[in-house]
Amino acid sequence: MTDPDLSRRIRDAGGRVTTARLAVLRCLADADEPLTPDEVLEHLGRNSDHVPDRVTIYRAIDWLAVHGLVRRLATVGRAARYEPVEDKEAHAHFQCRRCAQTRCLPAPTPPLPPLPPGYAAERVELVIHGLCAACRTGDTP
Amino acid sequence: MTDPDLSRRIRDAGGRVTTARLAVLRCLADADEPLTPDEVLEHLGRNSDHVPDRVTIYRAIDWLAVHGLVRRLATVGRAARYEPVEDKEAHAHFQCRRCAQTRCLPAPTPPLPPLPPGYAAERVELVIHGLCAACRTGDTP
DNA sequence: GTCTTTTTGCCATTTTATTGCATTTTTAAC
DNA sequence: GTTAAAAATGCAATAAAATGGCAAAAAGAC
Repeated sequence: MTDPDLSRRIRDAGGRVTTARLAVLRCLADADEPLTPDEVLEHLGRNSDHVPDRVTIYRAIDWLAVHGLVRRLATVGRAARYEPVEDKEAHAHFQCRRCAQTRCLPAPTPPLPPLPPGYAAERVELVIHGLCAACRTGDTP
Repeated sequence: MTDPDLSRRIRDAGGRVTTARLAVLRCLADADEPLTPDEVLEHLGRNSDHVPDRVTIYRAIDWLAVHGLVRRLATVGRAARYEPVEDKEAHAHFQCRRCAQTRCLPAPTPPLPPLPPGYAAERVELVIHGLCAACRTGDTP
């Protein structure tokens, strides 16, 4: 997705198109797996001249999440992970229990289980727990 | 499940049956939803005379998790949540995006999506994101 | 009860995230 | 392009969740 596209998405969401927001969204869109705020910061450090403050990254991500451009995943690890909200959705995530790596998997949309009365479902997420290839061969599981 | 049962599970896992481990396991087994370490601490404070230190709770939970008596869930909130590993498994979890309440739902076991080569799946978790009844009627979504 | 090993409690520290406020940037109006 | 209002940023401080080190205490074997 091109920068003008991303800018437009931010503007359409009712916010100002700032360097930080654009850079964060760009970063998440380019990444092939969900990133933590710190990973975003690190990526930006490698690919940009001006690196926003850590707090700004947090706030930018939060803004993007609240406005539906980005999504926070359910994680087993300590840090939150975010991925861009794209058109083609419905994919699961694999999470390695050793290295906390998280990657996207193709997956059928699971059916929504019955909810208690009054509850409203907004999204179904499928998380596969296990060991990634590196951690499985590396050392003690 | 009775205390002797729980003690036996701990002993069978190769650990000492300590007050803290037993209390934590008891607490998680009695709760009808997954709890955070702090919630466990709070429950124990209400139901016991001697309350273990917070760090002890963390370590007890961790030991139980490593030895398969308890399971850490994927969460959207900051704190980890744990539930006992029981016989009847295969259930999904609902997480409210406002109050972070987490509760168990009956659910069919979703099929395992294809994994990249070398990856090993150990568990499939289904997370339903949304609003609980209280948060939906309470105030602004 | 005594001995050995494991676990606990307490303190300090780390990791991840949030808040407050002055300064800067963005945008819309001229 | 200036300019003014609103929104976003940077920095320092703080909070929340979890972890590490080590002496004291408790389990379990005898």
